[in-house]
Amino acid sequence: MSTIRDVASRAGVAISTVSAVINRSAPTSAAVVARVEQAIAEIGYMPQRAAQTLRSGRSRLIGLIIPDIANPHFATVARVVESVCLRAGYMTFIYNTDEDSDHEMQILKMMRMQRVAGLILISTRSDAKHGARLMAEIGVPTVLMGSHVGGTPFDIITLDDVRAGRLAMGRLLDLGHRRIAAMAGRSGVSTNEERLEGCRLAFADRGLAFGDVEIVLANFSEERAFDETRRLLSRKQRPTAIVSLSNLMTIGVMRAFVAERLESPRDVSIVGIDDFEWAEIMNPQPTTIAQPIVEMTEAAITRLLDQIKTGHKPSGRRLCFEPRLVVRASCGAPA
Amino acid sequence: MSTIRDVASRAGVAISTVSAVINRSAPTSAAVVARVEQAIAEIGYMPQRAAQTLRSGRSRLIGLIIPDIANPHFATVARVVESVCLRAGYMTFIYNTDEDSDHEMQILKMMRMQRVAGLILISTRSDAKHGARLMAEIGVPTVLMGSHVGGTPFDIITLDDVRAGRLAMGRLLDLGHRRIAAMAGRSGVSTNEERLEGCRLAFADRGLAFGDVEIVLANFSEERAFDETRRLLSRKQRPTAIVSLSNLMTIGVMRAFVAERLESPRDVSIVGIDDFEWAEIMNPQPTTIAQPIVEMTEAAITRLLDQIKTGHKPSGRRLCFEPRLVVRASCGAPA
DNA sequence: GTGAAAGCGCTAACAG
DNA sequence: CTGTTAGCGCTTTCAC
Repeated sequence: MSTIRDVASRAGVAISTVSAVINRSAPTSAAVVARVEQAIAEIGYMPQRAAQTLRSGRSRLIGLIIPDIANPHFATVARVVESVCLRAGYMTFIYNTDEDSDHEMQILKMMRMQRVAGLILISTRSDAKHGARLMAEIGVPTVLMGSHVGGTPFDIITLDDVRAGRLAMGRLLDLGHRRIAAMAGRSGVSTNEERLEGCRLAFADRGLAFGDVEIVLANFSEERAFDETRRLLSRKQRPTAIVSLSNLMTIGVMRAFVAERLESPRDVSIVGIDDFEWAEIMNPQPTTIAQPIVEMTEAAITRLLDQIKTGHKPSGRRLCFEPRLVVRASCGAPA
Repeated sequence: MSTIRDVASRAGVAISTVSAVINRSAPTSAAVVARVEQAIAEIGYMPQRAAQTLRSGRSRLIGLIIPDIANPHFATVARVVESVCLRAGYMTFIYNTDEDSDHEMQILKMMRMQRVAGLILISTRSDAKHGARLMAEIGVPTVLMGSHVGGTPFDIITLDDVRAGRLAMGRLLDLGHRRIAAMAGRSGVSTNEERLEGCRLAFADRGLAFGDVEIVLANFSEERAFDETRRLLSRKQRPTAIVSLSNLMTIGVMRAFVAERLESPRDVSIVGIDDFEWAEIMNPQPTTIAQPIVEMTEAAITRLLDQIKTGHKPSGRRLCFEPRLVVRASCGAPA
């Protein structure tokens, strides 16, 4: 593996000049740049990241912390982050919290060891205590996605989650459903709380009481949503509709329909927050609340790279994106 | 950020002793280990990876190169690789080739800059010319998954792809189909060639001629499979069944059924290689050939870590896993 | 633009 | 086990 010295001697220039050419960190004449670049190409030289990082204290590494890469929603996020980062000369570490905040902290620790230049974090909790732990562990520019975290100064990119819940529940109410169950995620995380709040507001909007809605916590997990839905559906007075607050849970709910041999929307309706790329070939084709994932992710990574480059403090502002109701086949009037 | 010197002075030991404790690279008494570990905890010390890497020449980094993380199949691979690596003290870079071999080479270059300790590579081509390019770019232990590459000495973990094709096509033939189309990936990659060969053998097994099968290349892409299927189905003499050689293409085919208002299996049957976790809620529930992804990935990462640790040369052997036919609703007798 | 030199934090080798 | 030392490859500074 060749070093910067090899390039310098081959190009007949000083080692510091090679560094200047590579990093555009000092003015260099076109002729010198050409000579150096040719030498680099001939030798096949590649700067050693570890040495650059050690010496400069800056790492060209971005950390992306998401709940689960096997969730298509976050896979999209990952694709966007990686490709934008790559164009900016950063590589990306992608790690999964599995919705576990201890795990989240461990990942943060690893990110610190790597001296990542910045983080995009979809956090597991929104409370200030968690925020304090985060602040103790994170020492680099960070953008929060999906949920906010109390006591942190970071920029936040989310859906308008209240509106998402309102749209979802509103759809069911407008179809005439009143005995509705909500498959919720986990308390203490804003994504969940705000979507639930939206559900409540949908009732209020129509002058209805929210009291009858059964809220089930499934930790955003498909498996738990499956189990909980089976439980709900095996009751004598089963709900006529279910609103699911995120995509994996929607799948769990739909699998429970199959297991219970219930047809949707005939026997039970379902509306889910988060859309599916493959909705066309799902059974039933689900009515969903879609979010502009790509735009949201681009906003997050743009802000992050900007903060890294300029060294500016985060604005601490929250940028909310608009959810959109996608009507498909899974919701009908109650039987 | 504290350094190893801070730990040493706090624990009242030599800097080299701290290093020995961290890396278990020299015998240390239990008492000293305890003192050092306490000091580490008190200060919140974390070794700086860049310095370790630079000095030792070894990086505790693994590269995983896959076609597309948004493909659930590879998302599973990524999850397994990351979690096994983490337990072994390695972090993972995950990058996507998008089935483009130039892109594959660029990623390899980045991996070299990072001095990754090893690679798991799902390559885009199997020819020896590509193998030569790979050998020029890769200087670290590597395990190939999914496809083999000529002219490389690496261990290989794959499905028994011939058998997978044989099972898939055999299923259709046994149901009586004769006018069958094969949605194939890309020529020049063993995954594709061997699965196709399996399709041929399924005919031969039954004393039938393969001639009538139309093979369509869709580059493993959902979008292209969708377009090609629409084209196939709009003919006067349309196929009665389609075999899809990988999962995203199966989805593309199924979406084309919806677009063409065709019902499966009534109007056309489909069998796909690669199973779906959410097959229950797909329409139709697809008959597939499943592969033991988790076991295959564990085998790959185990081999890789072993080669990294021992420094042994790869055996160059190919480990084939057994495919399994999963019968669901999407295949019936021809109309 | 050059050339020399310091030093980032760590590992590894060695003499005590 | 300690303490010292060299040096991984690079960036950065400084005098020229």
